[in-house]
Amino acid sequence: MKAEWKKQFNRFNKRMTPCRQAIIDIFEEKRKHLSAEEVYILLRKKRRKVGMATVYRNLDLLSQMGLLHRLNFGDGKEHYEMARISPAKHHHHLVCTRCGKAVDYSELVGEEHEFLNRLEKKLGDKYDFSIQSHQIYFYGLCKDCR
Amino acid sequence: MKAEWKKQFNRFNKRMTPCRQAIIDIFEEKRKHLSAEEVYILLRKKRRKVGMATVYRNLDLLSQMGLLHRLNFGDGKEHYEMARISPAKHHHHLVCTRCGKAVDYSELVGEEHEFLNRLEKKLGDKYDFSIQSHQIYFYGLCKDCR
DNA sequence: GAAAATTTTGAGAATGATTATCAATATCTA
DNA sequence: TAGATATTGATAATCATTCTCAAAATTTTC
Ligand SMILES: [Mn+2]
Ligand SMILES: [Mn+2]
Ligand SMILES: [Zn+2]
Ligand SMILES: [Zn+2]
Repeated sequence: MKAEWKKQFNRFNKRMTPCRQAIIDIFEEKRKHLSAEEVYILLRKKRRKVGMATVYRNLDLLSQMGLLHRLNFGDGKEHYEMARISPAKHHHHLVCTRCGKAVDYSELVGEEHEFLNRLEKKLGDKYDFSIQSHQIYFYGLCKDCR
Repeated sequence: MKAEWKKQFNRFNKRMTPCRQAIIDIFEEKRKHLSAEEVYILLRKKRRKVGMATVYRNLDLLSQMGLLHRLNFGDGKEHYEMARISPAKHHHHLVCTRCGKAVDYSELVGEEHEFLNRLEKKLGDKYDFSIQSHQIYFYGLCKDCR
């Protein structure tokens, strides 16, 4: 995986810095959705001086490079998660509209993915879009908020 | 349709005010995605004094009441569109990650909806969620941004 | 390996969208 | 109509994110 990433950094003419490595490490360790603020706090435990701006810059970069997925759960801030490239562990989200909890699901991904691919092709052709990714969100109330 | 909405307002113990009516009119006339700012500007053409806060409050209320759908296209602000209750004209979105353009699509909605209903039931049971809605976003580059 | 060129970073200010406050108005209820 | 309740507009406040810019780190060139 390290190798894959190095390649990505080269492709983008970007340097793999200690700060960026640390951010990647955090996502590998935590394996969950993190906001910029949360990453910042975790990062400060590893390194003395970190600027909020650097966190935002790097989360943005890593997202553009495809190493992170940027998610919006409707709570006013962006969330990020590791893009599990290999093996491609595809999943989507169930979001509680009251408490904001976001749960991963990967049920029916096989069937889902087949369907979405078909749709993607159709839409790309019809609307002249080169589609690169998709997100599905189910909104509702979790059992604690019902 | 007016009747449906009146009912909704009663259910929520809310009043149908001139301001709210004007906002609904705007969405009926424009029939497209509008940000709070855009609604505010259009609203000022109809009524002298309007506060930004009132616009936000009402967009929020109308969304909770199910008359509007709140959409996030990743450009840092929320967008709203009329929820076409009857006939239920279901659609989702294709979003250009460069220019932010958002295109409606309703291809395969029949098949899609059947599939999503099945998935929704499965997920609701398994994760103990009462699912109320969903959104699908396809991200990519439109023809002008390629 | 040192100097020059390039990239990245941290600190803080600035921005922009959204929310909170609160007194004045409008609407509903009895 | 009086009293209760809901809504509004103006403004300030908040919060996430972006900008600015000089210092530090890294890479490239000689
Ligand atoms: Mn996830
Ligand atoms: Mn739409
Ligand atoms: Zn919840
Ligand atoms: Zn575009």
